Amino acid sequence: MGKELTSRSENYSQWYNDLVKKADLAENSDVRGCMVIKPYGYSIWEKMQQALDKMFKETGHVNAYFPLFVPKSMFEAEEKNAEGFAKECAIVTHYRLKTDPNNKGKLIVDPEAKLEEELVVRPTSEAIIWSTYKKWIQSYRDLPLLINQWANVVRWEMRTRLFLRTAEFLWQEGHTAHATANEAVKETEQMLDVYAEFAETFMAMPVIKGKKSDGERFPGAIDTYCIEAMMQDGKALQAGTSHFLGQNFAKAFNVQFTNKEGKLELVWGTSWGVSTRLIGGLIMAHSDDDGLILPPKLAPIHVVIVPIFRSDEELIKISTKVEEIASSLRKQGYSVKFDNRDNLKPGFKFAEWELKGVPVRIAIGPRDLENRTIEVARRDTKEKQVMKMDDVATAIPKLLDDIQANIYEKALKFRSEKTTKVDSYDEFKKVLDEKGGFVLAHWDGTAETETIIKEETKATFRCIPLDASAEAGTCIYSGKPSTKRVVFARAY
RNA sequence: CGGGGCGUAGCGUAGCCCGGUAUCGCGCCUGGUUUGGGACCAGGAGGUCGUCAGUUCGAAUCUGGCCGCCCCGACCA
Repeated sequence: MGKELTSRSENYSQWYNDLVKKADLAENSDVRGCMVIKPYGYSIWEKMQQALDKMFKETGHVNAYFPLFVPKSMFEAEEKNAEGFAKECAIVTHYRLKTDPNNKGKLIVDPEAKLEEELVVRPTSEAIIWSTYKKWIQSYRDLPLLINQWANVVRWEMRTRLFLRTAEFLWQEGHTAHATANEAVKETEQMLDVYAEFAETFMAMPVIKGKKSDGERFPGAIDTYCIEAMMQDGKALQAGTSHFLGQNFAKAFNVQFTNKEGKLELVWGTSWGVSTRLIGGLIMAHSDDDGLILPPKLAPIHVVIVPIFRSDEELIKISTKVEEIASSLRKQGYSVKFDNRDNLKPGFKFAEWELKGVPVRIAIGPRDLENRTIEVARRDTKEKQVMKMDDVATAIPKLLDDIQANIYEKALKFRSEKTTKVDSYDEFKKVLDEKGGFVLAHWDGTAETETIIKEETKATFRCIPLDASAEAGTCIYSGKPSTKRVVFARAY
């Protein structure tokens, strides 16, 4: 029947898909390529939003909102960007329907209502935002302009996968303008750090900060930085990007400012974003065959309390106690769910909340009332312990911190075990096929080599790690000299 | 857009080869017994078999068109 998940080792993709659906996170919509994020899944996104938004504000950013539609001429102004996204754009060509004269009750697109200029549904908002910035920026005193937008974007993907790739997705995109290149570069790096910190401290997901190759760079950027995470099947997931745009968009949209010396200069730009894809990453980084494992810092429910009772009187007695416990935890800012449904057995509830990844479960029965104890189970290790009721208020917060730290450590350990240094192409292929994970190798830095390696091994260049130490070597493919090891992996 | 597969109740399916008005499980509703790791019994509701056409006395089943979905490629955060 429906509750058993496919095992991870059997078929990772199917396990992932099953899990997303059975844990009530999201489902495929009837609309082509689109996804419905269900309340439980969306509440994880809200948690992420809250944490990220706070970090953005702390680094001086403010939120704004720009239109969904981008006139085609505006879209094509920055050539590389337009070209890069051209193949996956949805376009509005008409603004009206009318009843079909030949087919009662049906509607057709009114040919009379053709737009003079087509509107592109934003795949990203650089174009519309920079055309607006032009109006906002005159003087160096208007800079830096540090704006973030929470929005949806549309990229017409051929093949979709819940959270990881859908035709429409939710994200945040930061767009900043600066007076100097140096300041913009600093901003790009700062936001990459923000993402890395978010991934590690909130998602408990270790990431490698790095720089993309020419081939994988954001269209229109000078440099693209990224954070790369490893999923439990050893594949890489690009979890966030931060771009140094140079003056490309300033040129395209003619965004200039008067500097202190009274001279006109083009501004320098950055953009950076993370999306609901992070939810996919969160799932694939931690969860097991019993379901989701959520880090306490992002779990919509921290503690679920399951009463064990035989009669209504028993339930009432237990409920009184539960309310005490729940309120003492809620006072400390934790979200507590009392699962007092009377049509389900405790065992069923245990399994269900495990599937949904609630970090801590408390069970209270008549036995506990007598002894003034509770049974506490942690989701990550599935360990159970009986503790004194009086200790709950102090023990649970500690336990949650423990879980947060533990799943990070576990993911970190997994990543280091699955990261391999290789020095020859044969070894490279062997590791990819037999072990998977990240492969650290010397690469000559050329697009040709990158493409051939991708074609032959399906592994893509992920990034040049920012903390890579200088090390003389030779490219595993071409034998040409190289100064650093870079990361290759099969990826999502 | 190429290659493969599928479309039957809210979900998962059997039936299709060999035509006779649809099977089973889960879920749902009612009543009862249960409840410390995915309960059980009894009764009940729920289906234009993706869609349109054709063949036929008769189509879930055969034929053709269309629509949609999934998997593998190409594309991608």
